Amino acid sequence: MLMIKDLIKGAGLKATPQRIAIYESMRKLGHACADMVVEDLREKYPTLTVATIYNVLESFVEAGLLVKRFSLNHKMYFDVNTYEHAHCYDTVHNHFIDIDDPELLKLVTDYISSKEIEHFEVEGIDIHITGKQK
Amino acid sequence: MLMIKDLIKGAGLKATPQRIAIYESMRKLGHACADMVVEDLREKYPTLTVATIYNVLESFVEAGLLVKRFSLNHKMYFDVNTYEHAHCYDTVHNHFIDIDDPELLKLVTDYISSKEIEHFEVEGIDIHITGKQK
DNA sequence: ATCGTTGCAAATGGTTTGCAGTTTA
DNA sequence: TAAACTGCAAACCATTTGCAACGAT
Repeated sequence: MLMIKDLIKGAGLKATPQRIAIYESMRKLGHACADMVVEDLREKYPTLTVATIYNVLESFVEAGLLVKRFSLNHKMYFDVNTYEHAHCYDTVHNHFIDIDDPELLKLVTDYISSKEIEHFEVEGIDIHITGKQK
Repeated sequence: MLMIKDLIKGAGLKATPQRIAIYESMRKLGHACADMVVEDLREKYPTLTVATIYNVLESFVEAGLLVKRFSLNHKMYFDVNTYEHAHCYDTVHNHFIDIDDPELLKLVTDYISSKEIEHFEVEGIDIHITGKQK
């Protein structure tokens, strides 16, 4: 059984109750921005402010526990799934959906590496499908 | 010979000197955010402010003359190339490079449409390769 | 002449920072 | 106990808005 406390400590961070709660919240939400986490934890931690949430989320990103994603509504989203994967982005609800399709990723990665883009060192490939959920 | 004035009028907008200058600037810059345009036009139009630049760029987007792109440095970028194409994004200089490769686009589009993502109506596919220019 | 546009300043909203007090390891 | 963390308020910065003066058609 996975202990979130140990996950956080293993990343070199102190496992405060707030951090544990924020990580649990992210697990539940999947993709979320700071205010969604504040909202989600308001009852349990009424003193938690956006400032702290941002600090914690950022430290999680640095520790490799989360990944940042840019959304079209001017907010920074965080993703609990840190492995490379594609996304659908619902432009109506500003909501991400994971596409766990290694084949798609491989298709693009292979194509890119076969082409060898001039004067550019590839670090990551981001496939972002915009549309509407129905 | 293409007249920028006519391009703007053709889009249903008044061809003011500022708009012509802003569009010319975008042509030169390729991908730019508001403050880059202000900077580029400071000498010729010292009274041009970011507010106007934003208004003009936004009206160009609505008119289909430009397209928005989200960058990793919290700024909105605008792209003069309105057709669908992939991008490299230099994470060091926050700079976009076009990848004009219809084959890559087709590869992904075909794959996506063959898979038929559940409960999702695809509107656009955005391929964003992050890395460093060398 | 009319309606859209510019310019300026002030407002907005997401994100960051400074710092005092608190907690984890 | 030391170093890291939280909470609060204030700062920051990209973007937007309101409105009076102005200019393109």
